[in-house]
Amino acid sequence: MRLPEKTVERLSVYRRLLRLGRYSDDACVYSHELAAMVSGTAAQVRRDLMAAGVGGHSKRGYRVGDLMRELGAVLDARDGTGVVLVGVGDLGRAILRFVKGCGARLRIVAALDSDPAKVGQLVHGYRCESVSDLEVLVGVGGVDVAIITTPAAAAQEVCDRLVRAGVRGVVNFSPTPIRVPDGVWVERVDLITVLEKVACLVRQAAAEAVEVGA
Amino acid sequence: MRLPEKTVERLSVYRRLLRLGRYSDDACVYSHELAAMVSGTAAQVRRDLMAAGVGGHSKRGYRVGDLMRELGAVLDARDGTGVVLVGVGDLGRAILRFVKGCGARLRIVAALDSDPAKVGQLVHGYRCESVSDLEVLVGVGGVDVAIITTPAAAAQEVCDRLVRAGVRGVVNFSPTPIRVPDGVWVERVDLITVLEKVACLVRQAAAEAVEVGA
DNA sequence: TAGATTGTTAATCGATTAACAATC
DNA sequence: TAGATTGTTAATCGATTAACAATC
Repeated sequence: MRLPEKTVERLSVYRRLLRLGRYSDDACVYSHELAAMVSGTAAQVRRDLMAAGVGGHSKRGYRVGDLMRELGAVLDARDGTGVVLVGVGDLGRAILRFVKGCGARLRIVAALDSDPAKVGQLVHGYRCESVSDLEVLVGVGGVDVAIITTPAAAAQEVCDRLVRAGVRGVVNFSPTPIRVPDGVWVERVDLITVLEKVACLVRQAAAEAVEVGA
Repeated sequence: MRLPEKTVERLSVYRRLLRLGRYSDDACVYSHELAAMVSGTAAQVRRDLMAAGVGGHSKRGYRVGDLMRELGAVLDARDGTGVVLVGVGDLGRAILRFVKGCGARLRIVAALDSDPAKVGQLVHGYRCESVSDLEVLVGVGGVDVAIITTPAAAAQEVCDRLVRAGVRGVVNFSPTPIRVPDGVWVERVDLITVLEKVACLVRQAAAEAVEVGA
């Protein structure tokens, strides 16, 4: 009973929307209501929730309390997930702030940087540590997931060290792809590619509209 | 001859890697070399390049000069793509820096914020303008794409105004989904979801390993 | 020639959508 | 009951991978 990638993504979004909605535990939502919130289909929502093991009621829909409990059981580790962030630039700071505010069960165990001037500073409540202590901090902190927000040049080496230290999941925000051994999950978030993609697809759509119009 | 989404994404990555590699125009690369760089397959690279209209040579591979020219023809607008960014926080600043440094043909036409204290400040070389001038700046700047880095509460309203002003593509970094009319392309980048997803999938993989081992 | 690579088709895989019986 | 919703199966869609003839 392994959940598909895309389903996990959507479960995370459903949960966040329900939190934002401040429903009572006894409130109920219909699959088509959740679908409307994410611009998806009701069938997909029902499928996702079934995969997560949440049952609904033929007439009343899904109970929010049940939803939150089951989504938590699927998405969260019992003691939260230990996370380390490497690279405390603008982007690193932005992510620290997001994680702090989102209510997810993610424990930032350390924020690391190679710049001695940054080490010791407080960033959104987290103390910036030296990247030379990476192995120790990952080891003692029970860290499973790392966030790489370093410049491209440092990304691969930092990643190699993280993996050797025991990290099993990596979110790579650096502008270059990184390689990892089997058994390590990498998710790449490429800001430039997202922008170029949207720009390109918008142009394609516009070009098509002209063709059709002609 | 509309390119698949995923192909466009990878074309953007190939180009960036080739730029980073500082090849001469006459240098050649094989599909399996590009594949290794992105941890993909050679067949997929060939497919992508075929879709982009780049031809290779049975023995020498693909000429970098040809690649760069054709990838540019597919990905770039002739005069660059006008972009506006709304929300000059940590994340907005990070993105402005990325765009500035990446060499993509993206023109930041304006960086907007609702905070009067920020208006007038220079951020990575861009002057921060007031969000109340959104319509004017989008209109005169030839803006096609918008980046939303506002808090969740402001995202939908800002998006509505952008779309009314003529924006056809949106990259939404705010922690909430936004709705747009048909004909507008939205790409959502959800930092929390990416983290929760990696955390969840890593745990699933670990649980499976235990099962198999048992 | 022999060997490696491209271009392209067919097979596979995964995810989404449509449809509908079962339920309340 | 009638009508709306869930749970689930079948059909569709899109993307990836495998395979191989054509080329150099």
